[in-house]
Amino acid sequence: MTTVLIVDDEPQILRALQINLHAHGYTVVPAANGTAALLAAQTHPIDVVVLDLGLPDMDGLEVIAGLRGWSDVPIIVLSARHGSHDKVEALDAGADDYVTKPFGLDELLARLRAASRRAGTTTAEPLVETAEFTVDLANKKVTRAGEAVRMTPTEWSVLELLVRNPGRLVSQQQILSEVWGPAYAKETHYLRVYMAQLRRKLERDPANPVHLLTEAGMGYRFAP
Amino acid sequence: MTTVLIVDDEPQILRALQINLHAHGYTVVPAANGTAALLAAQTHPIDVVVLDLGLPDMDGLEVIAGLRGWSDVPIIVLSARHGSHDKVEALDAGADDYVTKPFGLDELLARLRAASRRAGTTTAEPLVETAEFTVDLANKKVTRAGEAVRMTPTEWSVLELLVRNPGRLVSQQQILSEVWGPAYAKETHYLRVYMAQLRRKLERDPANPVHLLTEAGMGYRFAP
DNA sequence: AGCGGACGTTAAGAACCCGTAAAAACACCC
DNA sequence: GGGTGTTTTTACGGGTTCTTAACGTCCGCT
Repeated sequence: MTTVLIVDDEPQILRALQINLHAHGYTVVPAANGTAALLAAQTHPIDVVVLDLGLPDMDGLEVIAGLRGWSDVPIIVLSARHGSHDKVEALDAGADDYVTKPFGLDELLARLRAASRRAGTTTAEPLVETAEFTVDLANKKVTRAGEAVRMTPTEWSVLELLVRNPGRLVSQQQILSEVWGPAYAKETHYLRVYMAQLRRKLERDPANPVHLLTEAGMGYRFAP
Repeated sequence: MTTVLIVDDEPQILRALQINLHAHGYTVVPAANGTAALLAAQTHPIDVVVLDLGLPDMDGLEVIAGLRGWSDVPIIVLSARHGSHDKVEALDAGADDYVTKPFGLDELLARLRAASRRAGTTTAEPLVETAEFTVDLANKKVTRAGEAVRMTPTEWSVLELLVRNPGRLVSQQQILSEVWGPAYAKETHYLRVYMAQLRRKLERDPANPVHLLTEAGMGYRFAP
């Protein structure tokens, strides 16, 4: 099952695409503006993005950049402009394909197939691996020695943040304010509890972690 | 390198932010009033704007409107008011984020990062290298001969400050007030202890440093 | 040479931070 | 409303880091 994120500010088009794509076997996640699109891309496992460049809240190119910051998901751009300049800009920004309005549904379906074929059914997903466990960011799944490891929502949020910044030191305040909210930036205590839980679930020797490292007084670091 | 336009009419705050943000790797363009801000935004390439609403010459909302007329640059608003009405007004006018005074530097830094991330301005932090060791500013990592070198928070703060000003002389007062706080500007003793530790960890011959140099009576200098 | 000031080195106690486990509070689902 | 799973508290032992102090060295000055 392929999931498509559709971003368009015109409700009729959004709805039309939603119905038609669903009829052709796609799961559809709709978004009416750039902010919602970026949010949806982080909360749903998306396989392809269909993006209208004319959005009310932010430039379409910014949406592309925002997605490309962490994901290699294929992006198909829709635009009313015929100019080749816009096309070049969008592709440079990281889009994979470009469709000019008006377009036929057949054309879009063909390009969707092409995009997901190019990406491979299970390849382009961000999958982070270590010697001990693997983290599937798209599907929010963690496996260890072939077995799926259950994560609570908070555990996943912390793990995801660390894994999305491999090798980088993530400060305690950053983790706390991203996971619990800015008001909790001082509750460093929570971190100790959850890091212990994560290590118990993921590390071979929880007392001597290899992948989830502590930098005393500064923060934590994920080592692939 | 990210360039931040700071707009505030209080000279102390302006200066404090200037120093602190510069120490954290931002290029700062200061402006003391709305007119100067709009002018500066047109003459410099700005990546993020930090705007105090209480300005002498014009309403902060007008500054937002003036910027939004031609630019999509992220705007972070500072305000002493806690009322949600002002907040809504500022965000409606086109601001991206809102910080209530008094605020911590950490919070502002986090919001700056978030703003530039949202805008897609991927701040590629530099990797500073010397013949003996390399400092990875983005990942807060120091390596020497392929091996990672552990740094304590204070050690890192001092090292980061020096490395961000390569070849430049950094005065003892500046280091002390940035790392320990303004109240410690006279405790030159701490510096001797920490410079010794840094040299022991990073210099081939700690007694004859090549990269972490002392300028007697003035301060310290990092030589790449 | 002797002296004073600034810097370097080292060590040790105090203060702070981290890991762990288990209990209490809470949320959610039937 | 009871039961399950999750989050938040609480407590404490053990480790790391910060601060302070004492002593050694270098250099310029008288």
